[in-house]
Amino acid sequence: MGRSPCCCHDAGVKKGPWTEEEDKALVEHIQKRGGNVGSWRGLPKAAGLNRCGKSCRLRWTNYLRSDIKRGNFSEEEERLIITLHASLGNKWSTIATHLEGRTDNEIKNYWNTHIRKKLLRMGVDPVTHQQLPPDQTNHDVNGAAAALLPEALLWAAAAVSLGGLDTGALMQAQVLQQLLQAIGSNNSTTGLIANLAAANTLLNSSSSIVPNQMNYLQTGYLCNTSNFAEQHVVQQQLTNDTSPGTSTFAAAERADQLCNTAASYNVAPAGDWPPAQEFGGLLEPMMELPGLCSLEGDSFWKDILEDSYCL
DNA sequence: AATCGGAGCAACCGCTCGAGT
DNA sequence: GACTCGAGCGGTTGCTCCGAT
Repeated sequence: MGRSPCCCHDAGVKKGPWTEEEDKALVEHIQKRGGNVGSWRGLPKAAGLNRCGKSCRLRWTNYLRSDIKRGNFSEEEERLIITLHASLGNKWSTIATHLEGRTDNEIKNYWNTHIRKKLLRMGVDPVTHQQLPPDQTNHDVNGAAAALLPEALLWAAAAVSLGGLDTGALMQAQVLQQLLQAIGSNNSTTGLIANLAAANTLLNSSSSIVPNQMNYLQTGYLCNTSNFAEQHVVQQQLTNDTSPGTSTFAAAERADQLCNTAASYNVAPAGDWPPAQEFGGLLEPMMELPGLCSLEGDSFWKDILEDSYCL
């Protein structure tokens, strides 16, 4: 013989928002038992509540428990959720076990109302964490993002330059050129994506010789990596490879800021971008970096940058 | 001041899985 | 082994709040 049916379908069982009295009765009952709930099914009767056991469990686990953290999600928590979601999918309860004081329901709501939209704005599929195809990407024109990207690239280039040009310089230049062509291109979005894809291919084929700083272009720039969740890992790698106070770090950090800001905007098709700032004007603040010689003195870099910029 | 629409969130619904009979 | 139920989980709904018009 099986068990008796659940109370959830009983007529007269109260539904809807909980009152203060009900909350109090539930908390007092559970505290009286030393936090040991026992059977949720039998709880409502024992606690004097006209509620379904299921409803009581939900109210307790999602709202009344003392260890629940309140308030906004921190950046760190948001990052963790994205990373975990990339590997676990919609396993909200499993994700919740990695965030102290957060419930699965809260994380699920936060994902659906904040993170999901944010990823879509950035052209990232929130389900697969892959870059969305061009025709599904949000193409709202946003001049601010366009204005930031060239400068971000130059700062990133400065970081690369300061990190050393001994090996893979040619490869770096090619990648950079692809990226700058992507930005400067007056073609359709398809052209932009094609250029970025070419840059990606170069990066992927040259991981052994291109310095970590070069990954930077890939990680922050337009969120063009195949997996969004991996980006912060590489960014941290970059941060670990440099120290605060060094010129490389300063350049990389500036590029980071700009890329992050740009990535938070909707990226417009290249044809809609406003005229770019003068190359010289962008280059000027980088000349202040101690130890930077390549961008200024090395015509190799300067030529590439200028040529690409004029495309 | 009133109305409308969107965002955020608490709560419900329905399904799955494991355990009891 | 078959059946039934409880607990837990993810998806969805509907209420409330708030800003825009």
